[in-house]
Amino acid sequence: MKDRDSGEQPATSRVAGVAEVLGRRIAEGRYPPDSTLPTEPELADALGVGRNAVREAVKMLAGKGLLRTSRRAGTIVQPHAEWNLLDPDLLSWSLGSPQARERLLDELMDLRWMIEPEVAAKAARRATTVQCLRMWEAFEAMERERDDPVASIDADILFHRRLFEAADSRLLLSVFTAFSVLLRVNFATANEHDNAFVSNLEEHKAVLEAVQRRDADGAAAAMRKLLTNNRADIERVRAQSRGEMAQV
Amino acid sequence: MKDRDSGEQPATSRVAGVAEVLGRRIAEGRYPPDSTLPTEPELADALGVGRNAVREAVKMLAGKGLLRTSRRAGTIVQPHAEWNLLDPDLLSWSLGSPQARERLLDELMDLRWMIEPEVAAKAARRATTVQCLRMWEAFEAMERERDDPVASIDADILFHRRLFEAADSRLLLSVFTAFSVLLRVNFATANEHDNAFVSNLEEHKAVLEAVQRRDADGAAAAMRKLLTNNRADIERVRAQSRGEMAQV
DNA sequence: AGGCATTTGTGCGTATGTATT
DNA sequence: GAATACATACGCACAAATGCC
Repeated sequence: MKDRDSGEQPATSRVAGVAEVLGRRIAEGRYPPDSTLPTEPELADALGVGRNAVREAVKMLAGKGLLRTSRRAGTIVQPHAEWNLLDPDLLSWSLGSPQARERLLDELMDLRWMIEPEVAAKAARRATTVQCLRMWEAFEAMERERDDPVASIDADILFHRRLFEAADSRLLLSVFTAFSVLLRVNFATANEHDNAFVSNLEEHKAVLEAVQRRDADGAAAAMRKLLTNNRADIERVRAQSRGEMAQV
Repeated sequence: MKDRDSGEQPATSRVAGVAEVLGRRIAEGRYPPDSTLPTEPELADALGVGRNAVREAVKMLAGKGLLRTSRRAGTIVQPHAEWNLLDPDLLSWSLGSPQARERLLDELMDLRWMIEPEVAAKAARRATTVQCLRMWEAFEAMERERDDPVASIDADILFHRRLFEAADSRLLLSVFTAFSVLLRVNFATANEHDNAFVSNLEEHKAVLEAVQRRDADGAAAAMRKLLTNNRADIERVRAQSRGEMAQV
């Protein structure tokens, strides 16, 4: 959404657009914590929408912990600690600045190391046959779409999601959906490294086979191997891009 | 907030109240997924508020993934998969039904086992002296308030939060705030077991000391011990309450 | 300490889009 | 396929509260 729309029909709803604009500005620090936003009428005018749209967008952001409103004082940006970073919207808005992006990817990696091996083990213990089937479907999609960057990443994410579903925990599944947007960036980065996807496929297959033979420890180990290689790919790509930066 | 307020001043803001009422109803299944809510004027009338309050509350809930609005079709409840269960508000609304409560506590336990030992290790590696001090403060509050059920639990939660803060990951901190509402229920249950709190204090102290001497493995081990005993306390309380149920 | 300017809160009338008939 | 009814989307006007002078 532009700062001022000029007659084009809204592909997305108005409040969603306003929420995204404000959310991005807050995430990138243009409105820093403890500062007050422009007044609602000002924002409405600046964005070319009615005040109600602004109010509803503000309420959405307040629900995500980004804002707090009080009379007379205005709309105040909350400190970072109050933000619900596990909200997919907020997460995607936060990926704007490159340094925040890099840091979030590191933190994602830590979180994956804590959770995914255990999830694989859990899946090995509890997966139903139909859940195994669904995971094989996702794996086959990864193989089939290996040359399409977007589709292969979609399939990859779907694979991990199915694994979480097999672990049979709504809480864990919510954690996954929260960081799946980060996962997409992670995969996109890792796949810049050539040949990464081939070994990646092997590792996914190993996890899946361990799950199917109900080998919890084996599934966890296979997942750790997958994560190790993923981390290595990321490191390699980063080193490479830093090298290119230095050349220029 | 009652279904109809009768003149008392709003302790909480109006839209927050409406959002909570609707959120609870959705969480407890009174408005099941794919069903449509009553129309905005109906809701506004039924709740004794203006349409704008309803609209802003709906936008809040939509931001949490519970609702989707479209013209003419009305306000539709999203399927569970779309819900952002890691939102603290939604989590607390979901604790209404006892079976959901028990299941969420089990899932919380699994998640803690995956995350907290690693967080303790991370804290041991990265905690600054002032962060250590903050953790000691929280620990001392636990000791001081050991006879006050509410205050001791607050201090306990604060202790764990400070540990997460020391681990220095915004992502992990968000995970913590998400499940801290579950943690409260967990602690409240565990403390029904007499004498639980005494050993609990010892275990917290052990974690803290390991962190302070930068012993990552020791901190993780101490945290695992803490979690083991916490799980045992929960099990004991559950067995006890089931026994009482059987007696009656 | 008290009035006042300013900002969010609240409620309703109108516009717009969409599924149904 | 076009008219129509219905529900959300939108914008304005007024109320209330609260920080500042």
